[in-house]
Amino acid sequence: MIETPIGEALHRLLHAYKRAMREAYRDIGIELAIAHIRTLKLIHHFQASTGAPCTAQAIAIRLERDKAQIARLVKDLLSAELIEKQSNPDDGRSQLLTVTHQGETMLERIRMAERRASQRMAAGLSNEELTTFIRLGDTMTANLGEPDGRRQSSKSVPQEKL
Amino acid sequence: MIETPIGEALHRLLHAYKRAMREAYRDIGIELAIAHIRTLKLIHHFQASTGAPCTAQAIAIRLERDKAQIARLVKDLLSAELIEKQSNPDDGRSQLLTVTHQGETMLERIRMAERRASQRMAAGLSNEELTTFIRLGDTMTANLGEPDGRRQSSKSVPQEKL
DNA sequence: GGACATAGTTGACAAAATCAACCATATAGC
DNA sequence: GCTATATGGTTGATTTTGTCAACTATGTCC
Repeated sequence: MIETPIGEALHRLLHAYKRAMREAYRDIGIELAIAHIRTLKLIHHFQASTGAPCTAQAIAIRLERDKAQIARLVKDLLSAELIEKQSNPDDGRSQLLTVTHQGETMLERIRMAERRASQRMAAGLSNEELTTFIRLGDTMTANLGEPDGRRQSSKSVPQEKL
Repeated sequence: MIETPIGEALHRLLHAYKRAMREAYRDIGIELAIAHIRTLKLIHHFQASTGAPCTAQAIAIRLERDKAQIARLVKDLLSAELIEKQSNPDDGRSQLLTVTHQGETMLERIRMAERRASQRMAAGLSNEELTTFIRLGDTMTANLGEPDGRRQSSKSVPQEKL
């Protein structure tokens, strides 16, 4: 048995990471919460990689978050004018999201902060190790994702509490 | 440049992991939140590895959490009678925490749930890969921890917001 | 047209994190 | 011993995140 301190390690890392990022962003004067930044990045990334603009739905799936939460993140980004939405000509229900010029500028700043933070984080690790780390992480995520309970507000079982 | 999807990967994994754990615990009928479980485990682990019972302070440091939060977690565990506290003979301010018999039983059940979940998570990965993963994760955590802002409610700079 | 699925929004609420203030005890310097 | 300051712990207030459920509007299938 491995005694599984994976969870522990994971939690600590994620926490440290969030803190570091928060600091890094703050140092550069970025006033967005991490979730907003992630969303903005994703919209950009989606746009860049698929060519087509992003829908809220796509974000929800990619980020594995409740769509309610996405709606709020998007709303904030819209009101900060970092992204724009336009109705999808192919589907009247959905909105296409695109990063504005301001958004691009923000992304540049974000990248700068991240470069710093990730250099700090990756200190002493080889590129290969980092790649491995990501690969393993993704594999585990996939492993956990597959099996049972389908994501995305799936009529799930009521939460119990202490 | 590595394009750093580390953050992404990390977030998704952590999220998937929490969800999986929640499910696993629920399946076994454990009604504790993840944070409580982590705390209970830590108290036990501390006790086992150092011989001495654990203080709230030690938990806060190890879990890298605000002490206020720890106080609440501990309070819950106490009222669930999974742990007990007794005043520290060496220091009138602090309380020593020990796992009760009930707590031990709970830990057993927790381990069972975890064994399942981590088997699921680790599917297809070698033991070596897992070890590597943890090692890399810990290294990164350490890297992030060291540098600047000392932890633990350190008179920190006011948070900005959107 | 009707039944049903999907995109997105919103309200309500639960859970987690953070901050600041506070009490009691410790410790150090005098 | 007395004072100043640090530390362990608790609590209240507030913010941020995450989750559920209901609802609107549109799309799809038959």
